[in-house]
This record gives sequence, C-alpha cells and structure tokens, in this order.
Amino acid sequence: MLVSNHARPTLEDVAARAGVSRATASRVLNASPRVSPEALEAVNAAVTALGYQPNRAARALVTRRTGAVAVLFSEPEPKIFDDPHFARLIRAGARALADVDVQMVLMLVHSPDDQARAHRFLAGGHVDGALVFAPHRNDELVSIVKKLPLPVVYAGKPWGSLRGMHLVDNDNEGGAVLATELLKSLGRKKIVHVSGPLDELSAIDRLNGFKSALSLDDKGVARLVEDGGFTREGGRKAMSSLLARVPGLDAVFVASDLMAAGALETLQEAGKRVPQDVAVVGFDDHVAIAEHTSPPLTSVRQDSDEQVAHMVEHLMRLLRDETVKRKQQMLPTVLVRRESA
Amino acid sequence: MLVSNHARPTLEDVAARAGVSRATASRVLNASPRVSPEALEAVNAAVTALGYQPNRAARALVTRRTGAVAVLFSEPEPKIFDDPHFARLIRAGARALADVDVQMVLMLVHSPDDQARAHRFLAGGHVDGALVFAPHRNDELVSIVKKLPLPVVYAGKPWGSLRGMHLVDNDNEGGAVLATELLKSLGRKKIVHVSGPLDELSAIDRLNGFKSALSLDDKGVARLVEDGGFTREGGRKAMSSLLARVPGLDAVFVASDLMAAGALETLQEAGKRVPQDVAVVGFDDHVAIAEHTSPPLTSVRQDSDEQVAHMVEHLMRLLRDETVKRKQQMLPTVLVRRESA
DNA sequence: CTCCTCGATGAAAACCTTTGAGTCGCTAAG
DNA sequence: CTTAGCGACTCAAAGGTTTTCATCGAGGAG
Repeated sequence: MLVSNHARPTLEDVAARAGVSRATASRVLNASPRVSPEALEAVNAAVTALGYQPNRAARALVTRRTGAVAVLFSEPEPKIFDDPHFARLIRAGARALADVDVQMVLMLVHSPDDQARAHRFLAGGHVDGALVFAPHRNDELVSIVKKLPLPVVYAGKPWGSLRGMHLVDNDNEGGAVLATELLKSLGRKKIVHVSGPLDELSAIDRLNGFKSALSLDDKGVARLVEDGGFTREGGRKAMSSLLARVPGLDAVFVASDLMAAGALETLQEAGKRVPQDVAVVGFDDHVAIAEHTSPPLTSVRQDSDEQVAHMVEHLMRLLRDETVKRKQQMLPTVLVRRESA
Repeated sequence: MLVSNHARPTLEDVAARAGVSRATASRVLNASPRVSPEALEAVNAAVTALGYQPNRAARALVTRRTGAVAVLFSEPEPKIFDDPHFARLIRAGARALADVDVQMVLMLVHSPDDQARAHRFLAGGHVDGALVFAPHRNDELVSIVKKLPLPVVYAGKPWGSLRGMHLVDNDNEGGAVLATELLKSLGRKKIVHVSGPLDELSAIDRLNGFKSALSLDDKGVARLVEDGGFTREGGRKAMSSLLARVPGLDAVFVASDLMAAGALETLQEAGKRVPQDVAVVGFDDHVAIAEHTSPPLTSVRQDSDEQVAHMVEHLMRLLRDETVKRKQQMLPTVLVRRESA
C-alpha cells in the first residue's frame, strides 16, 4: 500500500484507514444516523489522524451547493467608506457567515458594469443565496436579484412590492417615535427633523415616526423637516437651513449619527448650546461617532450586528428548506441617553 | 433529443449544439490555440445562445484551483470599523478581485478562535492564495500563514524576516521625510511627532523618516515623539502630553489622519491656532477626514486603492506561476497641501 | 425451520469539467 | 512509395464527494 505523503488526504484515505467504505465515511461526516457507533468512532479517529478536510469543490459538484453566499451593496462606494455604518455591516456579515462556515463573497454593485457582473455571477450559480443591502428607490440591484431563482434576504425594506420577500428590518418608525417623545418630554416646543434621503424607506419610516409623534400634517412636515442625505455635510446644511427657517427651534431629531455630527457643528457655529438651547437626538447609535461628538450624542440604537445575524440565520433556514415563521422580521430599537438630549 | 429546459446547460449541451466534442468546447472556453476558427465560432455561438456558465465546482475539482482568494485582516474589529482606512482597503480589494473574476473571501482574524478557523480554512485548500493585512509585531496570523504552502501577498511589511515574502508597501519613510521637510521649509523650529504604535513597521518607518529629516538622536526622539496608537483618542492624548512636555512647539507631524483629527481638537482646546501657532501635517490623506477637519488637513497621500490593486496583480502573477520582477514593491507617497500647514 | 424485517454497509452511478493519449487525413521529406 | 510530422479533433480517464440501491446478517414471528 502506497501512501503519498504530501497530497491532501481524501475521503478514500479516511475510509481505508477506518476500515470502512467511502460511503460510510461520508455518512459519518454528514452526521447521518444510520451508522454504527464503532464505525463512527473509527472514522472520526481517522479524520483527526489524517487531518482530513472535505474537498469543497467535489462536495459542491454533487450537492449542487456552493457553500458560499453573496453579500451585495448597491450604495455608491464613497458612501461605503465614509459611513462607518457599512463597515459595521460588512464586519457583522463576515462574522456571522464564518460562524456557520459559509464563504462570504462581497460585491459592491453600483455602476451598470457592476450590475452586469453581479447578474452574471448570481445567475451563474456561484452562490447559494444572497444578502442584499439596497435601500434606494428603483434600485437596479433589486430588480436583478428579484428575477433570479435565488434565495435572498434583504436588509430593510427594498422599494416596491414586498410580496414574498424575505427581509430583516429595524423598527425605524418606532425608534423615531421614541426619539421625538423624549424631546417632547423634555418640554421642547419647537422640534425639527433632519431626515435621510426620501428615496430610502428607512428615512421615510423615521420621518413618519417623527410626524406621528407630533401629529404633523404635510404642511408641518414641509416646514419642519429638511433632507440631509445621510451624509455629514448634508446634516450640516440641513441644520443651517432649519435654523434660518424655524426661529426659536429648541430641539432636533436627526435621522443618522453621521448627519447629527454635522448638525452639531452647525449648531456650535451658530452659537447654540447643546442641549441647553437645542436638544439633539441622533439615530444609529454608532459608538465611534456618538461618543465622540461634543457633547456626546443621545441616539436611537439599531443593532446592526443583530440585524445581520438575523439575516444570516434567516437565509440559512431558506437554504435548508426549512419553513420560516415570518418572512419579514422587525427588530426593536432603543434609546441611548447621552448628553445631547 | 431531449432538452431539459430548466436545468443549467452544461458543456456537453454546448458541445452538442455546436456540433463538436466536449473537449473542443472546453478548449474554446479556455482560449486554447489549437482550435479551428469555425469550431471557435460555433462554440461561442452555442455558449451565448444557451447562456452557458461554466460550473465552478467541476472546474475547481479538476484544475485544483478554486478561483477564490482570502483577504485577511488581523486588526481588532473595533478598529476596523472606526478607521475608514480599512473600509477603503476592503472596498479596493472587492473591486480589484472582481475585476479579475476572482471571488473574495473576507476574514477578520483576531481571537484565537478566529485564528484556528482561518488556519483550517486556508489549510483546507478553499482558496488559491491570500492577501494579508497584519501589521503588528508577532502577529499570530503571519505565523499561521507563513507555514502554509499558499501564495500570499502582504500589505506592508509584516514583522520578522522578510526573506522570500511577497509584499506591497507604501513609502512610509519617504512620506514622513516629505512631511517633515515641509514643516522645516515653513520655518518651524520645534517640530514634534505623534507616532503610530511602535509594534507596527509602518509607524516605525514614519518615525524614522521624521528622525532622519531632523537628524535626531534617540534622546531627541524620546523627547519629541509620543505614541498615539493610530486612534483618534490616542492622537488627542499624545498631543496634549507633547504640549505639556515641549513648550513652544510650533509644528507637529502626525502619523495618521485619524490621530491628526484628534490632535487638532486638542490644539484647539489649548487655544492654539492652526497653522499660525502650530502647523500640522497628517498621513494617509484620507479625504473623508482630511477635508473635514478645521482647518482642512495637509497630509501625506498613500494610495490604498493602488496598493491593493498591486497586491492583487502580484498575487495573480504568483498564481499563474509567472515570474515576478521584484518580490517586494514600494509605492511612492506624495504630499497634499491643504490649510493646516 | 422458514420467512420477514430492519439496520448497517458497500458498490456504483452521478455531478461537470479538464487534459493527456490516441485518431484521422494530409503534406513534405526521405 | 513509405514514413514522419502536423493540425484539429475525439475519447476517456480523472478528480472527490454524495446518494441510491442492493446486499448481508441478525433477530423475531409464525
């Protein structure tokens, strides 16, 4: 019997060493119940002795499963690395997928070229499923993914019909209500809102929370709300136009921490003290931002790690053909008090 | 002839439709020269007609190539999403690898658990090669990777012997010299340095540039340099101890933009005007930071996109068994003037 | 004692591609 | 006229795993 000592051991080698057939060894590896205790032990011993690792390609070939999932972002790239929120999502995805031993294939899909590539890739059967982060209205990525016979879980609500779509969303509206109620309970009378871009449903939901907490009509909204585009610079600008438009404003709910950081800068430049003159509440509770503004930012926490973990679990369920209790999950948001309100 | 109309077409189907054998079809796909123009055209037509996509698993099985590479970060996770630098690296990796049609498998490797997992994964032959971002001294990840028979390209110099290692580094020392010379040319007399953690060679190289530009001895270094740990908070603290220790300091070269942002805050709090009282130069030229400090930050640019692109190209060369001219590449750094110096 | 049942196992097919060896029809060289 | 060489193909093996189906032996029922 010749043993090539450098090549990676195969299932055949394991089986030989354990004195069983390849089939039995395979059953052990896949935790099949129909295998005797002795065989099980022998195979396991052989596996560790040889340092055996299943060949992913061979397995994929026969199971028609790749053991990989795609993680897709449609956001334009500059935004992806300016906003720590995305880094966090990516990190959470990497961790959660590693935990279940699935490869994560990260794709940033923005230009039409990217879209074509993504389509080819996903249609090519190179992954078993996908996690999609595509918040914008008429996002091409969503249309692409929707057509494919591929299990997909969305982060937040994609634009358009939600029928049959699997998603994990944060309770944006609830969080916004929380934030606004807090400002009301502090006795603030003129409360304004810096919203996200209104082609994202998360921004709309936050706006709606604000609106309902204050029982605002559309005219009120038009006067008290300004779009900050989910960027720091946008937050700055939105805040200064609100300052100009709403004299005597004494509180602001900002739909993201990044924008809130910008808003704080504007307020400071305008000579407003926070929270004495103007109370500020952000959204995201992104620690790297919220703890380093001056003053530290009171914010609505949405746990992105949790969200992504749920998305992964949900997708794994789909891949195992298990039934999912609810296709669309909503995660609670909570208020984190710091000094800005 | 029965055509199952829902399953993905195989090479067999393509060959049949083109009226050639599987082998020939395969050669067309792999751009083999030994195929007639007619056959080539027929096969290509069949491919597009059927929308054929090679089965990655089957291909991997026979070629012993996976078409995937690992991208490994050893940095602790909080740092990864606080510092936009990492987001940028990840983004650049995603793009560069997508361009050459290779899957990117992202792994964040920090805890011993992670390390064990990474070892198993890499040793398991699930990827063809790896890009490694592990700057710290005695980084466990480097020892793990080094032992494996796997093509690897490092970002920057890993600690320890560089013999035979493939890497793409930035000219940290040169950039530091540039920065320091600028401050000298502005007539500054008491120039100090906020360094990165000295268990990273990039930090050491930057320190060395500073040192040599000022012909400093070790005592001078001990007096004029403070470690800021590559974090914003660290930059803040380092700056304040330097202010206390070096009365009359009129310039500071800070080894990263993130730290420089912190240092600027400290300077402002101390009532120093920038650049009139103290000139400041950062490092990284991270736009999201450098353009938003007040005043905007003069900084040394290292092009991370470029670096990662070079790493990918280098790795692809290794995978194709091509000779590489130089195992260790160094990318130039340039100074970007803004208002802080 | 015979007939079944049942659990554990092994043999072999199937998954899809690449690739070395062999085929075939020619032309050019000996 | 034979033979070597050549270009374009085709054949078939190989690659490692899962899974179906058949087999085998033991034990229980009749």
